[in-house]
Amino acid sequence: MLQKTNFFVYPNLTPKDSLFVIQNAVAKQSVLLIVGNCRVDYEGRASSKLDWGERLVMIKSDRSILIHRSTGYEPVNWQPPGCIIQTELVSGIDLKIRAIRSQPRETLEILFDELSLVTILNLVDKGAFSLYVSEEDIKKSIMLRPSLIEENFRCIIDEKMQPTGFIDIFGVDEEGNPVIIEIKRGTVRKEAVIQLRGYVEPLSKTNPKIRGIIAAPKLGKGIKPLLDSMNLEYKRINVKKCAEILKRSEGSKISDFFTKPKS
Amino acid sequence: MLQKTNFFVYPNLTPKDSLFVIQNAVAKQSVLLIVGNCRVDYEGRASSKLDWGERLVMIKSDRSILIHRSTGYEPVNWQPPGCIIQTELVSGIDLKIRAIRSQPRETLEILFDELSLVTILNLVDKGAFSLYVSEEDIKKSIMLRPSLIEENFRCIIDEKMQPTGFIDIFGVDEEGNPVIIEIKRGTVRKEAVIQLRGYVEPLSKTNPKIRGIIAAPKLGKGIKPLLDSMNLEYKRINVKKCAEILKRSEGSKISDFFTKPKS
DNA sequence: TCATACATGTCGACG
DNA sequence: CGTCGACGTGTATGA
Ligand SMILES: [Mg+2]
Ligand SMILES: [Mg+2]
Repeated sequence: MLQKTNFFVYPNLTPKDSLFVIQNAVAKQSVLLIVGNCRVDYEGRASSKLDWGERLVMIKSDRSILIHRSTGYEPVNWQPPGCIIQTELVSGIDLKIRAIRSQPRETLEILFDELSLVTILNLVDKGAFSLYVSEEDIKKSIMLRPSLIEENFRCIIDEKMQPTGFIDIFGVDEEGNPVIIEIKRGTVRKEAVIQLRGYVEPLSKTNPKIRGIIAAPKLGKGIKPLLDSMNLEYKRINVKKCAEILKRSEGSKISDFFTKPKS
Repeated sequence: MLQKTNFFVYPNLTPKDSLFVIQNAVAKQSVLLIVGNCRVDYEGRASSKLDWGERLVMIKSDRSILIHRSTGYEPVNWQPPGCIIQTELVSGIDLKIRAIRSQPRETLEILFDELSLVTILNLVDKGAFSLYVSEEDIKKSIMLRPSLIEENFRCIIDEKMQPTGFIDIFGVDEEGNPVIIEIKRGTVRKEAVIQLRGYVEPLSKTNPKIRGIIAAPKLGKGIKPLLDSMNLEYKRINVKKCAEILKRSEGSKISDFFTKPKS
């Protein structure tokens, strides 16, 4: 057993000896890595079985669990944060880890018959994470500079004035016509057009002059005719310009752009 | 340095010494775990910065990369499989790992100034993975037993007979009316209804007797009236019954239900 | 709790 | 290479 300030490595533990180590690590909210020969059963929204083989199991501070094989970005099995974790010795020789989630009800069972390597990590991490440009960022920059949509476009902030809750931006054009804007951070596909139509259509019955505009950096192939057929519009958005606009105004709400890990 | 048959553990490597170890592990398509103090920059569809802190970086056999903090099911930064990985010593003291993806063009840069623990894993894993019930499974069971939809319903297999490529099942009811079936493995939401309408509507212009049926285990709240208003139907599916039907007929195409890791 | 929409979604299939 | 739809999607948000 090697000990350093922030990690512990346990090669070739017996399942029996691993029990205390693992329970302790979970209780202390360490990050736990278990490498060994295992079998995995999942039951919930779907069901799955994974036959015996060597995998890397990660149990994180928030009790999220990821089971990784040697390939694939995505874990072969997993449990999102917050599940209940139980450990148990089976037949005196195997380690069973059970992780249960209640909503939706899902159970994950990992049975190890051999543990090559158990590692406990206490990660010190206060680093800020910032990401742009999200759809929310585009929205903010349009709010800050409505001319990104068109001259004399005005956003209506008051939520009481908004027709429904899912509209990205509601505003008024220079003629006073109501405008619904659907923002996409990537290429506009058919789905986005249908989504916008879903917002516009019910309102156009009471006000036929209502306009629907998709604001996005790129239009997919064949989308322009579709928009035309539904009498909807497209406004190209330069995401770099959005980043500029936000950067210039960041003094006020810099906290919006940074998040820290919860633990 | 500890050596076992299938893993190597390197505590407290200097960035300089880590270079060979890491390059070698990537070349040999091992699974590589790097724990240390790092900073991460990502640029691509979006851009992100992650300030200094301790994280676990996983480089898998297929050159997928995951950067995990102490919490969160999802990695804070990542690169999907197949990226190009470059390693470099910066200023003689820091380790830079760069992972580049070409489609879409995205770069991930990790800069380590301290490596607590480098682990190399050679996972032996031939275990089969099977999952059910997917939408595809429901489709197969309806094909095997069309009465799951209704008595005397018949599926039309011939793709040349199918109106468009995205329809889950195309068939004919006992009156000879064409039927389009949209399958959902979970709760039916508005989106699924709109999707089905998108398939049915263009065809109902030439044949007004065409029917659209959503086959799923559950109907969302408020979906029934929506279906009615669009003249679409709902057929409840018992997924356990689907599993039964497939299990009984599995002799023929058992290979469809199992996949093995690529490496 | 349920419904809705975003995501660097990822992944696979098809054209 | 782009488009489309499934996914145990996960995650945040609002009713
Ligand atoms: Mg929106
Ligand atoms: Mg479908």
